[in-house]
Amino acid sequence: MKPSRSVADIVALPALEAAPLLIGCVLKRNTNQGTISIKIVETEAYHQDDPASHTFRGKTLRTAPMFERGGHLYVYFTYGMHYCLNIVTGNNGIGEAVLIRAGEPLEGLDLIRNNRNKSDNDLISLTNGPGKLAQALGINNTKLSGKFIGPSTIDLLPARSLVNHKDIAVRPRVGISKAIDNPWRFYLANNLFVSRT
DNA sequence: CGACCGATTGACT
DNA sequence: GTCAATCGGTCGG
Repeated sequence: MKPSRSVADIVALPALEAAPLLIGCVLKRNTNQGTISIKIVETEAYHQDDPASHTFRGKTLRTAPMFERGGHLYVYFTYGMHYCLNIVTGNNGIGEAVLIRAGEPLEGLDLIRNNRNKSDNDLISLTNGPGKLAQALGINNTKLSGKFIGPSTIDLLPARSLVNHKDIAVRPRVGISKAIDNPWRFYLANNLFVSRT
């Protein structure tokens, strides 16, 4: 059986290669109240040569974390009200990252509900979009942007079970107006928590 | 400094 | 299905 790659190996890859390999990996956040764990089920790759990327026009104060080496976090604020979480990948000096678009709660459901200000039994809408997933993790500012993955920020753990390459769908990205045909969105086919389009 | 717009979401027809 | 909310980043003048 082919051994699965370590998280360190994955984030060292270019975004386009790392994005599908991050499917199945687990985001973990430790809080005073307890632990939140979410399995990644949808990602998108962004790169400095890509007109849809924040880094296309060069490094700025906001996008500087994307130019750090793989394993840094990039958090940005958009539409005046939402935050989105990225895992930076690749080498120092290259502006690229993987947007975490959706996930499946594994641990800390009550904390997630609280972060999302929801109390009903609708599990899907807790984490089936990039803004929702970030909010579920308790991200309500950009303070984590530029930090490195880890237990004191947001940790990234290997997939708990092997993800079959055949179960990953490859499609054009969502919500962009440039380079709309590039199939750089990856998601776990048939997973209920994938974002609606 | 003003204008435009966005890697979205939730409410509503 | 449509559309408003809401504001920081970025760029042109």
